[in-house]
Amino acid sequence: MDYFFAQLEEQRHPMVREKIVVVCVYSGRTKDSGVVSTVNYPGRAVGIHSGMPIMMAKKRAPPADSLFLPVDREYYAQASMQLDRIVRTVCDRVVQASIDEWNIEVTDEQGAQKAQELKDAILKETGLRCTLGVAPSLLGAKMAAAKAKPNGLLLLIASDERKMIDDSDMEKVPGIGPKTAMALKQLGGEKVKDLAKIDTITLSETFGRKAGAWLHALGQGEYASSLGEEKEQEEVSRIGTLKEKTRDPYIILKKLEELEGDAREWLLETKKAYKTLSIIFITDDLKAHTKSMSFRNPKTAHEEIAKEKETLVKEFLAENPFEVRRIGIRFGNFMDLGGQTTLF
DNA sequence: AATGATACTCGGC
DNA sequence: TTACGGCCGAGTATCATT
Repeated sequence: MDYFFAQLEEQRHPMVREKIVVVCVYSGRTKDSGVVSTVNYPGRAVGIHSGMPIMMAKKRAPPADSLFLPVDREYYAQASMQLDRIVRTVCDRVVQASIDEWNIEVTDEQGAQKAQELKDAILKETGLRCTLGVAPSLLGAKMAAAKAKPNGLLLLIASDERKMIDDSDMEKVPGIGPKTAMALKQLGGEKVKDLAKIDTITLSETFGRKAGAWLHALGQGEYASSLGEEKEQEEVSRIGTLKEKTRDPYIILKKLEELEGDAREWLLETKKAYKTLSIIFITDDLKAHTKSMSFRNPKTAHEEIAKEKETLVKEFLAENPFEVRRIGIRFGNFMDLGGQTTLF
């Protein structure tokens, strides 16, 4: 979907079509502290982008022509579910990749027609615009879509797919972010085609076995063709920002309580028991730290974990000198409870 | 030595 | 001048068990 959250907000506030719409994650620390989640194209034109501090975005947006709105995840999730139904009505082999992305497998002959059909169905039924990429590989399709944005449709045959990928900057490759791109640059890997000049051993040593092998294959023009299977969620976490930085375990545990309640609801709804509890600390220098513990027997959403939380928080504070800015809780290592109530 | 579990970091989006 | 969220999975080092 094109600038999904902001597009949905444009739809809810029809007067703002040509205005800058900035969907923000307000942290509550101070009035405008937080970051930009999504911005529409007029906003991008003035240099606003995801992850930018809200204050910085406000400096770039003329107040009369812009609308700053808080994220409404529930609403976006509802829209996502509606889109998922449409996608699955039109196509058979579908894997939802995120709240606003779907990976779809079609036969060679179907590609062009299905893509247009889907784009039309989505516009007709939801009024939303999206971009589709169609290519022999999933990687090629994703990059084609990125290129054709917004409101586009790009079809590539194998030779054009190869050319596009080879000539792409490393950072344009899905899965390669600024950190990896920077490290590759050091090795002379600015574009995908440069990867062929980097020794596969060097790639593995620098990026690890798996990523190294993947990068090597990428340089050889080998792109995974299969879509894979839809995977179950493996963890759930809730993280929030403290009003002020602190080292007071009471304040930290208090905030954790609220976050835990929310994460617990998810466990309840999905009927999951978990074996691993983690506490996430983001310190004043914006670095993340975790402390976790696992239980021999899985715990349900109902079970008390006050003692365990306290232990982890106090351990962290004892081991680290930093002040805590944000705090989070994470449940993982799930065991499915299904319809089961008791064992006997 | 092999295998599996755990704790934690990285970093993409 | 600075400003700064909330997720998730991948990967890996290390520990425990056999």
